[in-house]
Amino acid sequence: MILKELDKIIIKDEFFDPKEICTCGQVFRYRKENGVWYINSRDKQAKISLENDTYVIYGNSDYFYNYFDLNNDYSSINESLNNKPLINNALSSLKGIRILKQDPLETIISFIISANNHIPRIKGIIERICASLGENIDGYYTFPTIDKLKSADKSFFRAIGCGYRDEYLYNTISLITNSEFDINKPYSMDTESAKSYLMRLNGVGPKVADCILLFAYQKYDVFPVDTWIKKLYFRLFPQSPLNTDPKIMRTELVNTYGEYAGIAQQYLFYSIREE
DNA sequence: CCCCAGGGCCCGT
DNA sequence: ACGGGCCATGGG
Repeated sequence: MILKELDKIIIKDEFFDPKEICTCGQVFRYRKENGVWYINSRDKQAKISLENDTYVIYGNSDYFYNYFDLNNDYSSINESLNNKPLINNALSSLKGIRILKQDPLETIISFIISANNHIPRIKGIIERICASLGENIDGYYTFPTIDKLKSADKSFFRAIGCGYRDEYLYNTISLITNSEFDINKPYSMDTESAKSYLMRLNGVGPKVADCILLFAYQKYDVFPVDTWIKKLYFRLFPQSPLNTDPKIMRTELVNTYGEYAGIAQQYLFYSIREE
């Protein structure tokens, strides 16, 4: 049961769990406080509390109905993945994962920062970007607009702890603000074209591009391969322990898990990190 | 102290 | 096209 009202959404559905949605690695601006989940996107915040066995999402209900992809039928996606290898346990214990429809700019910036980095540190860096360049609304900071990001120079990103990614962010923001890159274009492109298009951005390689395609542009036929997924790969294909090429892994994993490979990847990423 | 993290860039072959 | 070295940072 999913009920959209004026200023809240009421959900009693096994395919929705704020903890799994927040902590499966797709998003970094969230926190849990006194049993309530807060998740931020752009300039908005959703507050999710459990009331009498029912989740209630407070916030802009039009925005968050779309953001949480509540129109999508995850029971049928779950079912279509059920006959795939190594995923059954994850599918039964992690039903509540959904792929968020995140803002492209925020996703691009966040996943450039994610490269070769730890999740807690990624969260901290993004928080500091918002605290410095975002706006304070009712006790939380918004994600900065592209104009605000443009006003920051390279040394700003270095100073808040981005490390060597300072240049990537600066160059990427320049490309977007110079209109050399249309941030809405990947929506209407096929997955492969959108991927090469995204990789024109400094700091966006194959893995980061896959994350952006999946988390911002609803391209589900991808499979972000990071250090965790490599462990999974060697369980799936123990006969080829010598293959360490991420490109080949990616292709085989997409072929194995099919049109919803990216969603399968999230179930698997979550479960393998829990071990 | 070393190792590692949701990797990508740059430079040689 | 490919492989290897390098890159800041902080937590374990």
